Amino acid sequence: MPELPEVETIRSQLAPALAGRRFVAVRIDDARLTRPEGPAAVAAELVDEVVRDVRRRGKYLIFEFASGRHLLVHLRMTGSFQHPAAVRADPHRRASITLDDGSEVAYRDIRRFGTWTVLEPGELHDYLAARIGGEPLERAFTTAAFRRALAGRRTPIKAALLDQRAVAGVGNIYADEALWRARIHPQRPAGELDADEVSALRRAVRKALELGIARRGATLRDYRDAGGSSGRMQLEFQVYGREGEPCPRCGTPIEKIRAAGRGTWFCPSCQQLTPSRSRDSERRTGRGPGRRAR
DNA sequence: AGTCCGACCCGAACGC
DNA sequence: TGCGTTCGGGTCGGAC
Repeated sequence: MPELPEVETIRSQLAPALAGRRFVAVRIDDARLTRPEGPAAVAAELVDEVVRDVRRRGKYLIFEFASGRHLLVHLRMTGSFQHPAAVRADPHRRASITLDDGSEVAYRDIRRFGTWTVLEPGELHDYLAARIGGEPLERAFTTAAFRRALAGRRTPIKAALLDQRAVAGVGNIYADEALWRARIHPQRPAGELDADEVSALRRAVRKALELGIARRGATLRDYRDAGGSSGRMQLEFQVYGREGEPCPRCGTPIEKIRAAGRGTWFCPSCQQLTPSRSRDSERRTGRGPGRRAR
């Protein structure tokens, strides 16, 4: 599922290929993509726009035009771009853009959750501010800022991580990976994390996302980058999808629960709900929380 | 105000 | 084999 690392991977491919290019033709075949606007109207609006840059905020891909307008694309579950696009028919292709160098940019989306939104000059900032919080890889994402975002919240930390207003770009996969790195139980109330835990979680979120970017995203089923390649991050997941397998840190079998309505994987030994020396899991294994090598 | 949950989709995996 | 059912995932809007 495209989360921040997957979107960033696509952005990094599209930006150099599209910067300076003009959209000479735009075709949108799925009304869901642009609603409530009509697909033909949105396609017409995009013709003749010249790309200044392709940016990213959270999980949004942002095509910035010389006119000052922006096209915001959210890939949701299964959206993806290809450039240069293959000629062969693709039943899941929902839109295509012809550039002034003759190449095609294709948008495909199996489940059709993705969205395209055109914003007029000056609208971008408020649009994003209403929906997402800070960028986790920027300097402004400090422990103090993260603490403020979590303060007073009784919702489980897993839910808070998935809430894009607390921190932008983290989805189900990287949330589990980050919580494991920080040794924090997914159901801990967000506002009850102490300063050291928030600091550890901040570092863990960054590490998980940076590793995801370095591996060019994670491909579980559908994700491909703009060149059609799979990511490699799925080969290095520590907990996500690994129910019953040994924790890479302490060997305790990974457990799967439901948290924030999502499948959630964690190590019951390294990530304890109520830190204590006499937990059942410790008595069973004779281990303290997470110190042993694999 | 904060939190929860269903709706939106569709392919894959599962159960019988 | 084939059919029906369940699941998952990000975000929004409505309900509590």
